[in-house]
Amino acid sequence: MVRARPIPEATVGRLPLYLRALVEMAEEGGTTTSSEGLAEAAGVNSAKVRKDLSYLGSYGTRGVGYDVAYLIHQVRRELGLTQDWPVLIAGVGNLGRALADYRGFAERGFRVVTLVDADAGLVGEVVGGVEVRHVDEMPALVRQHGVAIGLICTPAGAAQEVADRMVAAGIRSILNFAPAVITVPPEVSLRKVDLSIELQILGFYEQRKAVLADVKQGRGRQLAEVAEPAR
Amino acid sequence: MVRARPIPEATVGRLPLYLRALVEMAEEGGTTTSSEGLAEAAGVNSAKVRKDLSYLGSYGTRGVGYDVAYLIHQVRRELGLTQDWPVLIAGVGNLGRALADYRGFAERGFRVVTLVDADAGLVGEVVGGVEVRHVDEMPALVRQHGVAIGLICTPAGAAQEVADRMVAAGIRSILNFAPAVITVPPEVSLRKVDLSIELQILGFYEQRKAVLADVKQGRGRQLAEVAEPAR
DNA sequence: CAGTGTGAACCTTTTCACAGCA
DNA sequence: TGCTGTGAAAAGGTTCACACTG
Repeated sequence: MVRARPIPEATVGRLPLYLRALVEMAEEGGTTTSSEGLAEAAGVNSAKVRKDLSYLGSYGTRGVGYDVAYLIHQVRRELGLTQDWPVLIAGVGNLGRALADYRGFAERGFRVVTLVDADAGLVGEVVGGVEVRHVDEMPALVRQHGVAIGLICTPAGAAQEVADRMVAAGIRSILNFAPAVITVPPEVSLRKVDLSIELQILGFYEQRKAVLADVKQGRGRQLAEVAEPAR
Repeated sequence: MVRARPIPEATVGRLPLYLRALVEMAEEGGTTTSSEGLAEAAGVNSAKVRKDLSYLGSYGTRGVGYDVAYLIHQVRRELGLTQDWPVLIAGVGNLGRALADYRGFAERGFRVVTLVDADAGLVGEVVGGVEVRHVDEMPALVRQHGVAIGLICTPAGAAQEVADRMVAAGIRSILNFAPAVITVPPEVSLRKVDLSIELQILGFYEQRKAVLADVKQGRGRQLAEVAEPAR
């Protein structure tokens, strides 16, 4: 029986950070690094780096550190970046266009091979070197290009339907940029990026700062008003 | 002494989801909801909803549920969305343009009031109804518009310098879209959105699926190769 | 002897399960 | 009676600190 090693989700989320930092090091001619050095370059702490990397295996050398090129290879392999991933983008609005053109995807092996939209007026237009096709053609396009990952860049109202069509067409990983909750069968991976959520979180802390500043100046507005009793 | 209630970060991150779900309910004429109903609409489970909302206060009615309009108000207030936040975008490339035009920001009170770029050739162009200005003018623009939040949409190489300029100009909350680690003083809030990281995480799980499928078919390639000893 | 790899302690978050209230 | 609000338990993630090794 094969034991699948349980790499924690949190670790998986940081591997791309390490990879980016390592690639930068390699480009600047670095050949080895310590957990300390990698931690700084990736914006985390060194204990986390060591623990995370230990889930992949024992790739460091005690007293020395990690070999940059070798570690790049291991992280790439773990993330599945030794192969190209054909990507489909549904929804050719502002965001879809920006993503179709985004260099960062191609650099990491994610090739945008198809764009689809429900608007027949957009069909035929070329964006980022790829021709826009009608969403009805999705099944054929997915088969033809071997699409593995679909990005949803449609308005919120269309997101669920597009997701359903993606699943029906055989796509098993979806990244949703539309501000809507969508559901997919359990065998399909789903992640989301909500641009305005991050902004709202910043707003929360920004407001908190303003309130705290007020309190310090003896004006205990908001917080006092809503403060809970001692528990 | 004013006791600042400690709302967990994880909860803060979900408040925008609840808010979006609640606003949708209100638009469809809903007046009350249960933790169960809100959970489904927000894509989480009901225990989480109840615990999260309990950090804000006791806004539900036992045996009944939550009043949608009232809860919207409370969540908005908590997130600081009862006021407008003037936003500056640095870097008018594909992504900067898409964000300058993004309806989802304006809908939630985040108004893009200024665009800046280092390329003098872009200065004067109007994007999303706002004129592009030169990055050197940032301090004056921040003062003039009362900018609270800055978005970095520059290439990775320029991100740290732009962040430094934002801080110097008085911006205290930064959302970084550039694929680079940047550092800011502790009093400045910093969050990041890395578009390609989510894709890489999907790649990881997609690969994992392929490997598991192979194993089931008796071809134990990758996993067996790298599996760790029993501990 | 510098720096990895890792148990153990600690902290945060999630989930459970039910008392308590409208 | 039905659903909230919340202690308590469980799970997950982070940090500490040091044994171990090249």
